[in-house]
Amino acid sequence: MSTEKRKERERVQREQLIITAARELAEAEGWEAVTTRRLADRVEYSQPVLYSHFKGKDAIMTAVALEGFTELGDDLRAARAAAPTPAHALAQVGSAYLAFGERRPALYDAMFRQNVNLPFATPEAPAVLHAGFNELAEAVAPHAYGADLGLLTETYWAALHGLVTLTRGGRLPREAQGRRFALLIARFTHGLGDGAGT
Amino acid sequence: MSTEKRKERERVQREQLIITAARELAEAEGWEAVTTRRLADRVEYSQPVLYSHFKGKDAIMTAVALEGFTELGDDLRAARAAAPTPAHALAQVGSAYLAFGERRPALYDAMFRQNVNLPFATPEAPAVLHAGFNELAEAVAPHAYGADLGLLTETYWAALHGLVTLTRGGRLPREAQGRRFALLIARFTHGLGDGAGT
DNA sequence: TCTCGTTCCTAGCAGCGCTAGATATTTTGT
DNA sequence: ACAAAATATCTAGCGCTGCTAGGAACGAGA
Repeated sequence: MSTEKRKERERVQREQLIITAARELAEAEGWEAVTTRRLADRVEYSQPVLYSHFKGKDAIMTAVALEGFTELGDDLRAARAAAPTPAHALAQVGSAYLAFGERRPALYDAMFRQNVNLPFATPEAPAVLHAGFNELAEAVAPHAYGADLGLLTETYWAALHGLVTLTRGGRLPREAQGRRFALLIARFTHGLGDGAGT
Repeated sequence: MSTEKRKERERVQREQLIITAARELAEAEGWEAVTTRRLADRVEYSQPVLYSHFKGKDAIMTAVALEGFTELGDDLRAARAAAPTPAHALAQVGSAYLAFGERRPALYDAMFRQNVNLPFATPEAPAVLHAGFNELAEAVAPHAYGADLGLLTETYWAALHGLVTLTRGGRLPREAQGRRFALLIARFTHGLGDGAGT
């Protein structure tokens, strides 16, 4: 009986439709504009349908965040691959991270600012999450000099995250971001970095 | 006619009462628990009274944030004063910053995470804000080595901010924060820092 | 074609930030 | 000391939020 398969297929499609609509709405007008009513309207279903797919609005944001992790991971991977030498990857990858934060603010918020109920620093964390972190770690590795690579990567990540969020929140002027990033790279590469701008 | 003076005095007192109540409620249960109704209840006035003091809930959060900036500034000042040498101030002040973020999460959120309508990186920013930043800058100064002090301070600040927010959001395990901080200090002091734990 | 099970929508709940209009209180002028 | 004016404060309500119960419409299988 292929009826059930068709139903399941349609269900998956609709779920993706919801996620995409939420993401587009968030990217266009910010998460505060994403209400269940507007979202339902956009997918041309009534509100309760959302709740047959997701436990609540948070779950929808989590689904969007997961897409974000995949894309960020891709960006970082591409940046590292494009680095002329492994030692330069740190700046390339960091720069890609900052660019992602600026280009996809809503996605970034869903991933790192909301109380998204995902396991993070554990083996149970989704694979895309590990993948992204590993890209960072590979870029950091040539500059670890015996330090714990995981912790050093986390520290570098925190610095990038701080730059993104403080700038986005109007606490730091955007115009000098490139120079701040160059300073950060210099500190993490014992002086050989040039920053590669942002 | 001292009537008006008395009224003005009472008004100021009540305003402070509102701010304190908001702060206590936020620190006890988080900002999402701070509703205008609960807040009005707590100060034993009706809702509209809040709006005769503040333009809206955001303005109340901003007032709380300003108190936070004062306290953080005090903490940083004390930490720097307690440093055995100027070179050690970086770790002391950074450690105090992280401690503040953990001890006063609601205050920290009001200051750095909400869209609080304050001028930040401009001369018009409130004095307490400059004061806090200057404490950081003074601690960073011995390690600038010709780099732009303002930008380097901002970069250090961003790293601290990233550590605070990622840890608070469950993205980084709290237990290793001390070691991450030690790594950060090492990168910003060209190897002479020990981190002073957190 | 009729029944059953699923799918989906209409309508509504409690709570949110915020405000208009009525009420109570205080101050002022006689 | 008392009425009028001015101020302070509250009650009630608006439009919105996330979320859900109950019924209506639909499709599948006999």
